[in-house]
Amino acid sequence: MARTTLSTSDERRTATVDAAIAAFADAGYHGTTVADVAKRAGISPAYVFKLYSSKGAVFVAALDRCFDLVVAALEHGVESTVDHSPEGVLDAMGLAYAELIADRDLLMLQVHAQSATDVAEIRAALRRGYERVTEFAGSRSGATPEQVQRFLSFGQLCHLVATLGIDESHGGWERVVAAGIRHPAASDRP
Amino acid sequence: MARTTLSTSDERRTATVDAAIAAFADAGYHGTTVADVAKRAGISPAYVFKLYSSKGAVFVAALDRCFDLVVAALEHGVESTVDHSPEGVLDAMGLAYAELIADRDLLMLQVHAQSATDVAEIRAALRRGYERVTEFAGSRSGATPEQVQRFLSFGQLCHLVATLGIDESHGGWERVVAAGIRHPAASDRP
DNA sequence: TTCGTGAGTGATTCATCACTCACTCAATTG
DNA sequence: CAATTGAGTGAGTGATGAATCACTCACGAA
Repeated sequence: MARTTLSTSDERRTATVDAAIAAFADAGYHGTTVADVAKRAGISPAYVFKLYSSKGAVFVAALDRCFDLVVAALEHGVESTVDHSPEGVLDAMGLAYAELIADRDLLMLQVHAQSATDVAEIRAALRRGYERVTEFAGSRSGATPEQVQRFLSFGQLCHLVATLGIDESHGGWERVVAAGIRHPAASDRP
Repeated sequence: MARTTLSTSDERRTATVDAAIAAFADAGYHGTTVADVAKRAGISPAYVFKLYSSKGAVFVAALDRCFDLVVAALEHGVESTVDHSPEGVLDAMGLAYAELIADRDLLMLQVHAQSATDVAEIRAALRRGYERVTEFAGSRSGATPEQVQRFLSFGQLCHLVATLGIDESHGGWERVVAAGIRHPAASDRP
């Protein structure tokens, strides 16, 4: 069990996924090299290909993990709900999601995934992810389809606000777009 | 090569922008080469760089034109409004926008622009575009900031629906996400 | 007819990137 | 100890892509 230098491949794999989330969040799928990912993970590019079959597979692993975290956050939101009406549960989920994406990486990864749907495996992973979120939000809140749709819609608005780099502190049109949305970059822990 | 009749550089420029919209809509900024754009425009890659200073400048020109068309569509929506209440005007704008993005290219270009905000000039162009849309929707409808925000939010949901490639005709979770949104791919033009 | 200018390109440069392979070294097992 | 396995990498390779440049050709004016 001596792990001074060597590590297990599973440990490296999760480290690689963490690195991939950060790297792909920065520059998207086509704008990121596996050398970027490898550097952040502290391993060589060659070893990334030992752990994953292709660059696309790395991205998919990162995206899957991203949606794992999203669903977990929603779950956490449900558990902390006091008002158990559908609206109350959706609000709690929204709050939990807002907290999760405070670090911006998980949010940008979703944005970039939407822009990489020309890669079939990524499109499939993205659909899986939104399927999970939609099913979870619907079944655990008991809300109507319209309410769930509005919930998702507001999430998408958050993504726009983050990519534009605006928040409530702006005036004029930016305030209209970003009203009620705390900018992810502003780091104040709740 | 095929020596066609000479044309003015302005004509080539608009042809290049049209080609750029289609090309970038397919594979995004980093996933598209200027050779792709040139091929669609029927000119050589070298000439694209005579017309525009860089690949980024081509994308920005395409994005600017995209928002020109969006604002023009909203304007057209306003003009065809019968119910002149804020809600009525916003609804008319939404319908006009839905018609505009029926061809999917203008929609995907916006999605890909959101994913290319690491390029400063593209981020600036995107902000300019959403500024125009937000100001226009707000001032011409007289709606509250909240109503305008919801209008934008629904637009973003349309983008998600298009990238996921789903529409109302699906069942289950897809129907929840896409309710009320006609899929852009379904091409039924009169 | 000659000149000047603008349209348009082929060939090239220089960098980057996804992916491969032969290899080393550390640890476990018998 | 010898043998085997698994972690990990350096050094490539072939392909591609952004950008440049020297050039040709069309055409209108003098």
